[in-house]
Amino acid sequence: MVTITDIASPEDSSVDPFRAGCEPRVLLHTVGDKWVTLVVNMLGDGDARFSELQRSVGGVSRKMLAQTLRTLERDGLVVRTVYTNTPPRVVYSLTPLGRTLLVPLRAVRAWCEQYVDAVSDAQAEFDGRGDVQPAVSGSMPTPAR
Amino acid sequence: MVTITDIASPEDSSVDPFRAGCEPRVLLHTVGDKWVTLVVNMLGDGDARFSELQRSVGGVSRKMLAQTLRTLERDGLVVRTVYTNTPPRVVYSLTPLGRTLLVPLRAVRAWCEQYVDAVSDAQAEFDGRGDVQPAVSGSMPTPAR
DNA sequence: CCGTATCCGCGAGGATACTG
DNA sequence: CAGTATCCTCGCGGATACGG
Repeated sequence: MVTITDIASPEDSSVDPFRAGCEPRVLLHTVGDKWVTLVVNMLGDGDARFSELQRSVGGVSRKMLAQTLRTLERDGLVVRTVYTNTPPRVVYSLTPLGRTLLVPLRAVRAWCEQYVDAVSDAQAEFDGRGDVQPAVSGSMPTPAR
Repeated sequence: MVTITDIASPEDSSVDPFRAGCEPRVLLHTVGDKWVTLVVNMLGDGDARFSELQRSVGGVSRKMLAQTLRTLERDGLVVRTVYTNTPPRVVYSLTPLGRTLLVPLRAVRAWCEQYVDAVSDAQAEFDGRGDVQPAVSGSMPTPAR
C-alpha cells in the first residue's frame, strides 16, 4: 500500500515553495489532513481507545480512522498498545514527537476558534453583493515587482 | 457553486471534538488544505501576481490556484487588486486577518521542516521490519480510563 | 496575462460484511 | 472490541479549450 507520504516532489525540484530538498511539503500535507489534525488534537487530551476516538472525533468511519492511525503510527507520532485479553483493548497515545506536533496544531485550532466568526462574516459579505470591484485603472506598465 | 466551507456539521452536534457551535472544524479543513497553506505562506513573503504564485507554489494548476484564491478571498484572508491595463495585472495580498493566520501556519511549517527527518526515520524503521509487536499480555479488565 | 467552462479519469472514502 | 476486505460511488482535480 502506498500512502500520501510516499509521493515525491511535483517534478520541478528547482523551484521549491518550501525551501527543502526532502519535501516538507509532503509532511505538511499529512499534518494538515482533516482527520490527522482532529485525532492528534483528541489524543492531546489524553490516551484513547479506538472506539473512544471514533466517538469523540465524530463522523469518521472505522476505515478512515484506522488508516489515519496507521499513518500516524508509521510517522512515529502515535504509539499503539495492544492488550490481548477479551474483549481486546487497544490504546493509542502520542509519542514525544507527536506531542511536539500538538503545539503548532493547537495554535491553528485556536486560530480557527478565534476567527471563525470573522471568516463567517467575510463570507456573508462576499456572497451578499455581487461585489462590484472598483478595479484600479492601470498605470505602472509592469514594474520590477 | 458550493465549497467545502459551506458544509454543515457531521450530524451529531452533541459530541463535538472542536468544542464549538459554529464548527471551526470546517474552517480547520479549509485552513489545512494543501494549496491554501502553500499560497498563504507564499503571500506571507510578499504580494504576488497570479502567475508568480503559480510558479512559486509549483505543481498547481491554474484551476486549483484560482479556486484556492477565490476561497481565500471569500474568507477575507486575501485581497485581489485588479489593474485594468494591457496586459492585465492582478495582485494578491494578505489581509490583516490573513496575516494573523500566517503565524500558526508558519508554526506548522516550521515543525515540518524541523522534524521531517525524524518522521522519515520513523517511517523507515516502521517499514523496515514487519515489526513484531510484543503485545502487552492483558491484565486490567477494563479500567475507568 | 488572467482567468472560467467543459470533459473526464481516478482515487478517496462510505457501506457492508467478515475475522481474531 | 478492533480492525480488514470488498465493492462502489462521487467529486477532486488535471487537461484542454475558450473568453476578457
